[in-house]
Amino acid sequence: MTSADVLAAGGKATDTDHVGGSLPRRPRRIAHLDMDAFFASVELLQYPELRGQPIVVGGRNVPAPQVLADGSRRFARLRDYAGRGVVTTSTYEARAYGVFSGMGLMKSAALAPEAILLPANFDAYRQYSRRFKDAVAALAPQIEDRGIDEIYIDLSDLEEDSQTLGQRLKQAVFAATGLRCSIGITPNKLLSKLASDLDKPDGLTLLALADVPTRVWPLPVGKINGIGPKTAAVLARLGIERIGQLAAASPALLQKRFGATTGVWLHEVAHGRDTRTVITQSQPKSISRETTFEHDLHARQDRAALTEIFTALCVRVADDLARRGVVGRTVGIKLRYADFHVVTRDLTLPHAVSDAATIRRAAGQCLKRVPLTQKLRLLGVRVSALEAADGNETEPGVQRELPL
DNA sequence: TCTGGGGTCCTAGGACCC
DNA sequence: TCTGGGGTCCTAGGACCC
Repeated sequence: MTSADVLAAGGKATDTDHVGGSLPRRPRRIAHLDMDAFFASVELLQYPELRGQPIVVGGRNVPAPQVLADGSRRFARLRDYAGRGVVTTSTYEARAYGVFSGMGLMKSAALAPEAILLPANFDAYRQYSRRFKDAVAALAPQIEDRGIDEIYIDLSDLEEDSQTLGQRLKQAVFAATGLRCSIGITPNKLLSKLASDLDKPDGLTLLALADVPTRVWPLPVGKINGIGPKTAAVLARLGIERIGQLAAASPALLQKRFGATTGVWLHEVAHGRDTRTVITQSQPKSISRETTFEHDLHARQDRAALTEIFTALCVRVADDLARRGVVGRTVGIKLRYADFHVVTRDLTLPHAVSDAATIRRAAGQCLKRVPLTQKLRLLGVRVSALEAADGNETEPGVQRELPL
């Protein structure tokens, strides 16, 4: 098996390169577009007087800004926050204090007590997400959704040079939203993702494969999409901290340490090679809802509260399934204990289901298979093995069982 | 009072079938 | 009585990403 075969067959790269085309192909040209500090920037559109200040979005039960008698607004400060919750995003001014996404708010408050704290407004973010994606689609329709604030775009079939295209995309996004973004344009997704991050914010970075030694090899291995903290730590123990060191590492050593698939993948990405295509259509594989409690709950002492939360989660999942027009055959639960240990349990049913009562009963079966001596921090419900609600595989009348 | 929520993909073992 | 493989489905956990 060649490296390319391994990449195409699975592992970190699941899709194949162009195949079966009879026309001569232009070289691939892929863009990665990443909105700059997206949530915080949307908030700044609404509260322009905050521009230039350190701002953090996140938390739970964060009060909305209060309008005073003179029409000015009073904002919550990070130091006023108490409770569980993490930073969803922060402005570059807040990042200067060391406050980044995912950090606990209590810890952030210690670093930047005077920073403005705003509640997340996902409806607004989704609206701006739709706007920027529509603006891009008008210029370049081959788009892969990578979440609310980033996309890949296949520019291979467009005529203009990359510099011009990149500028036009940025201008179109700004005209549609008033927001800045950063774009990388390279021969593949891996390098474009790296490139879009090289000149943030408001950047446009073009990279060729020949630029890999000078522009990519000096970067830490963790910059590669797919190398997280665990893999980076194992590499560090091998004395590998930069992508260039990874490129120079013996493939045999990498495969011995990480297994055949990942070992080959590490070697390939370190050389900037990636054959994944831009996936313009996909259907969801699972739908889930989970919640972290305000305070840890015990299965017996807090049984009533837990039951209520559990049922509500099932109702929300059922609503989500209905909204997306899908049903699912596997129902699962997720528990996080007070000590942060996570367990999951699954139950695959004979038929796909979608109603809250059936999901609730299956999830209840799962819950019985899990130890409940320790206090719980989080409870989640998931439905997977999804199929279309009107699909042939689901018999009408079977998916809608009566509640007990 | 450290540590959210919604996802995808991979691995590995056991059941079960041929 | 002992000896096989392969393939698929299911389950549990974990890494990683936005």
